[in-house]
Amino acid sequence: MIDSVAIDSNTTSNKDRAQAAGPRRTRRVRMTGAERREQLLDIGRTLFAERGFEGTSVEEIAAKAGVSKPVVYEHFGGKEGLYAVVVDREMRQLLDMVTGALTAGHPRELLEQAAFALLDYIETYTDGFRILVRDSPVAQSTGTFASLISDIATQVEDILGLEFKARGFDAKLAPLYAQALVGMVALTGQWWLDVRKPKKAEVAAHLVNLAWHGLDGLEPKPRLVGHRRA
Amino acid sequence: MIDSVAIDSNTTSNKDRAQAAGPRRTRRVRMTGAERREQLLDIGRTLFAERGFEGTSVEEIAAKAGVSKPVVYEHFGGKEGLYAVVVDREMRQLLDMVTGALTAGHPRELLEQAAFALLDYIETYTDGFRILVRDSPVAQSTGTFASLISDIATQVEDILGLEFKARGFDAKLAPLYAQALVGMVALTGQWWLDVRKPKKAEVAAHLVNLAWHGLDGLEPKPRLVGHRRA
DNA sequence: TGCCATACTTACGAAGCCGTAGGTTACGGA
DNA sequence: TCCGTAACCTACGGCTTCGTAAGTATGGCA
Repeated sequence: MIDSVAIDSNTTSNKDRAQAAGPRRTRRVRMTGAERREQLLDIGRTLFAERGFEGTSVEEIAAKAGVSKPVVYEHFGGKEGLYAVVVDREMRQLLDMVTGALTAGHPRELLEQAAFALLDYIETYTDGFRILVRDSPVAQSTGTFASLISDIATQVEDILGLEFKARGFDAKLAPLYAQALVGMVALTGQWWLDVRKPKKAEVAAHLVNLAWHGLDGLEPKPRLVGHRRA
Repeated sequence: MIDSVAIDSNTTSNKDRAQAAGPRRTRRVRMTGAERREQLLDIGRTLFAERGFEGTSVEEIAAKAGVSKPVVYEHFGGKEGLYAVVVDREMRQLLDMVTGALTAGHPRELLEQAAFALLDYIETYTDGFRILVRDSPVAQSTGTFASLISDIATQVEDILGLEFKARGFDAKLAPLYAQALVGMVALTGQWWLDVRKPKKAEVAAHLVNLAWHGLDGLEPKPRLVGHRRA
């Protein structure tokens, strides 16, 4: 069941070599090592996102790339190898974005920026997010979303911890609140992935509204105070 | 690689028939249809929880139950059949508990009760929760946690919707806030599953604290106002 | 005591998938 | 134009797993 044909081109920068009007049938595409590698990563990401790790076969990936299995093994040593690279890149991307958003400012601004960053990631790297949300090969100990989320939550923890101390609250509770905040944004993001109803910035504004004022003191029309760069 | 031996007994109510001191080696256990069925469901739940659907083989389930594969096929028609029953039961359980908690009271009490109910479910039916959190066989359209979460979120939506109208807010935003609240509790629950640090009731109190007052107006020592029944 | 339904087995067939051994083609420089 | 190297292929071996066909034991009941 091969459902897609050779040239799938995402990373096709100089695919022009494969002339559309070759000498009769579609000339075989011969990429450079790096090109093929990137293409396989793209395809792998897509497939892993929609069928999960176990549900995706190496043959399928190869077929969709228009090559045969050994090519995949050549580049990544196997399915797990490819998967690892995909996940690693996505984790880096997400972490960079969120960390970048959590650098400076008043706590409320940080919250805003982080929420926005996460939604931004979800929107831009949807497949990646889907993969991170799913579970990894065998154990889920490390490399899973749970642990990634924890990484992010840890950063939030630090911020909250300071704030708590300043206010005289029990700092030991920071992790709980951090988790709650991250969870709120993450699951809302997942929901938003299907709905796409309010715009990204608006969603972020409402999340901040809820997290900051609580149901008791909700503002009718919340706005993001910070200035978006993107 | 069979790692466990025959009599694993969860649903062992009248297992006494299988005398420990039989005529030489462990006499074979012969259950009634209903008994075996329940046992297989128990074992299936456990295995699915720790290895996921694809990672669990029918043979493994059968082996752990001390029977051979065809028995499983006899009862459930296949792996998917068994899985479906397990998931269905868990969803019912969770939904019942949460729905029961969302029946009457002031919004804030509802929030409290619902949060507590979810944590309660997670604590009592940990394996079930793990299964619901994972993803189902093929598509994730229906039967997944996402959809279950949506079911719950829908109920929260109704409550919020009323409240919003009463306060003159845009009721179209109720889904977003519902999702955020449910997400907050759900992911915190998942985190709590590993940590178990503060007690259930305390976690619930803090979640309510956050959801109700927001970071801005957090109370240092929140308490649940409602009276727990369980 | 002997029958028969029900619980349970052993033994395969077929399929899918991972991973590899060994051979083939094309590109680009000398 | 020739050659080496990088890119790629065909063809298996081996393993796991699903699912089924056909037969065996066991225990209650006439």
